[in-house]
Amino acid sequence: MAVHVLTLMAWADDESLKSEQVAESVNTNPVVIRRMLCELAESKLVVSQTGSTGGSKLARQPEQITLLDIYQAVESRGVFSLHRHPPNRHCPVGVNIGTVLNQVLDEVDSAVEGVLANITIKDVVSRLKPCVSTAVSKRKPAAKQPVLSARNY
Amino acid sequence: MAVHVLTLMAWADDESLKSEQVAESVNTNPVVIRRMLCELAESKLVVSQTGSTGGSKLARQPEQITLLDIYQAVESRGVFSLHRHPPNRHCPVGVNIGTVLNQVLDEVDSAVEGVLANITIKDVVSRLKPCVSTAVSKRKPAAKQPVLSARNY
DNA sequence: GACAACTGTAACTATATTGGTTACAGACGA
DNA sequence: TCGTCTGTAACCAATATAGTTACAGTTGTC
Repeated sequence: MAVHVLTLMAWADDESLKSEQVAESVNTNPVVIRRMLCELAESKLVVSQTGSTGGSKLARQPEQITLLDIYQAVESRGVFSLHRHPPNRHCPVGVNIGTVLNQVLDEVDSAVEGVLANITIKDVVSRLKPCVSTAVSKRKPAAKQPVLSARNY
Repeated sequence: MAVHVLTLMAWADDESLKSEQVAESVNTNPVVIRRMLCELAESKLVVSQTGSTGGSKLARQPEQITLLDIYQAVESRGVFSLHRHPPNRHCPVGVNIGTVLNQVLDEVDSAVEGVLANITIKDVVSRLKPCVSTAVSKRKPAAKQPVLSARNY
């Protein structure tokens, strides 16, 4: 969802978007979007403005925002985690398996981060464009649509 | 938990373990263990036997079981997933973001699988041994403990 | 200055997933 | 045939995430 949101904002260039517009594209509630935007703003990926002409837009160029930035902004845990309750401390395996598994989890997390660090929002937009031109309109093949006006929905 | 279970069995060599013994090391309920063992048995990683002298043990040598085998046996999904409800089909971003994100998720999953495929249960046991010898006993530095007898608990 | 349209945020509800528990049928060795 | 296991169903509990309602605070506009 977070990648979707930032992709929308890149698509909208420097125009700022309201949480309700974003929510319509993501197909969820505006509050869910605003919650996420707060997290993204804390990580300096978007800037938001309150008030009647408020809204949010990217804080940096799309090529300067990686999926790793987004992942770290909205996810607090790695992809795997250990037993929810600690194993038996009186078993030689149980007492030490966590140490070994944490090494493995670190390796996994590094691999994931390596992939995400090499993909930017600009890349996502680039990969999106061919889909859009074939999927949406044969009438205006090269024209960017007014993506987010409320009339579209 | 699954890695813990198979590590225990590797530690126990060819001795077959009862679900209750395993549950004690993992610190959970024997039924949770049996459920997991059924999944592992379907993937031919363990063999179990019913009856009064029953129990489970590894179906292959520890060096022939990778963490990827285990992951695929017990996890049905990749590490990330898409929006729980599909985005707006009338938005050019919403309608196609899933396609692009699925490519990314495939890249991430491949990276994770690459890491897991290169670690075997034997590796885990090897990494465990130094911990055990320092952590458990200075009396019997090189001796493997009777890990799983009920008396240990 | 009053109003309308936003964001930020709290509090609550809904849903899904996972783990834990109880119970019991069936397998199997002694 | 009895005791001790596994396999499995059914249910409960805990957790995490998404969705909802409500409202205070901000800001441009008239």
